[in-house]
Amino acid sequence: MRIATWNVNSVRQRLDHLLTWLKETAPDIACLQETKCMDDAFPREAIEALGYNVVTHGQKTFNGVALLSKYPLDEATPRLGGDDEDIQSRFIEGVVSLKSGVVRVACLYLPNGNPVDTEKYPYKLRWMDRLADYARNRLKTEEPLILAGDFNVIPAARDVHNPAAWVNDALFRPQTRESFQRLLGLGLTDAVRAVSDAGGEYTFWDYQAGAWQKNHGIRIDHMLLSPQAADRLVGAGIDKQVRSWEKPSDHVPVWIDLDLETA
DNA sequence: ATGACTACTCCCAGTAGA
Repeated sequence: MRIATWNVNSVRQRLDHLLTWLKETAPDIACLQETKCMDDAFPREAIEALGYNVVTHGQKTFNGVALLSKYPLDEATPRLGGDDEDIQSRFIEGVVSLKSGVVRVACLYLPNGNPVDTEKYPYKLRWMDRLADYARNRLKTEEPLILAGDFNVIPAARDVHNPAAWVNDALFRPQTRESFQRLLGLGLTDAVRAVSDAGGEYTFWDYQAGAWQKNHGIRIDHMLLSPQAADRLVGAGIDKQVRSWEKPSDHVPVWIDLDLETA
């Protein structure tokens, strides 16, 4: 089965691209971020018409996440635990049942954290700690678990074209990378890194200054797998071509193929 | 280069993204 993640940068602005991509690549489960609309404004009918169940956790103007699944969702739970005061729509978890057992998918939009001298950076670090708490608890179940989304973390120097220019940025500063490594240290596998050691495997190119044309990208969209999911990993990739479409999102989809019995 | 784009919003100049 194929599971994918994509920060669409407005689902309504990107609906044509989303439908084209769903038809071309046919993911069984897709995680979307930055949908940027309330739940009742989400274009669910057009997506349901392609055979998907749709659950959303939206917000006006900013953030917003959604899960699309060809299989019924046994559970669909919005919000990351650990802070009842946090009202930003950045997380939704879904569970599907297959012949081989359950698969749990967490769709997340981790805070950007810039500028780092404002409250935004500590909020990002706290959010990462909450995500680690979530992962630690879920890993105890020893089930296939996938954390998929826009992590707003550049894991290593090979994941950015000019690392020196990013060292003080919230996406790449040492504290951010260390927190991401602690997440991996819980026993999660970075799917793209499990299939390739190559540098330049980018998932985001800024709209400005010809970043796409110059290939000045960064790798910040990730799929992290529990051991039970990693054992079934047969492929992973980045749908880079989507960035060359007309009026694209600044992010492109990332996907994995898992060898799981579905029927 | 206090830039550059894109999308959003009590509709249009300010905010946010990364």
